[in-house]
Amino acid sequence: MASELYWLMKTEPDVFGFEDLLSRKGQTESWEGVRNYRARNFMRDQFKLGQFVFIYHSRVEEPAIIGIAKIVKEAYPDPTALDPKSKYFDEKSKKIGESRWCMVDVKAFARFAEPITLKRLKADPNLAGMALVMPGQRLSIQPVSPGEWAYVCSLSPQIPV
DNA sequence: GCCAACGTTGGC
DNA sequence: GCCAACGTTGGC
Repeated sequence: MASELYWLMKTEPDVFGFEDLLSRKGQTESWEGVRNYRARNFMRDQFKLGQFVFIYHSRVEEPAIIGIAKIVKEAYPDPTALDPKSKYFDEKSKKIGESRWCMVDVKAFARFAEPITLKRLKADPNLAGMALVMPGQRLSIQPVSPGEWAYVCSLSPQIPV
């Protein structure tokens, strides 16, 4: 059951984008810096090895789903919460002596030949129920149903990375 | 445990 | 850069 779940993770390409993931050793990176409880709980409780994730670029001129990554390591503590030099430092984690936050490792899997823009997703009646297109939906990690996943994937060819 | 103030997100 | 939505914090 859990293995049929899909996800979407937002990122600001100015900070860390799909290109950065591709440039990493093994095209793998730990997804640090998530500081929202609902998003954390998704990662901690429901992210499983081998699941697929849409990588979405936000805060850019044309917000869009850029590519696909794969979960290669399940949730473990995010050490940046304990690092005072990190911009993800968390005072409360320091007080309790352990990170309140967690992260997973993702590996790039494919890019979409045509980025699937938010505009396009919003205009598509088949995706009217998708969390991403809901007004005011700001959660940085969202579940994607198998139907939504398959439909979005049908909108553009994938280029293996 | 309520809720006002404040901070952040993210599309536009 | 604006601002609406929503999450978090902290005083009471």
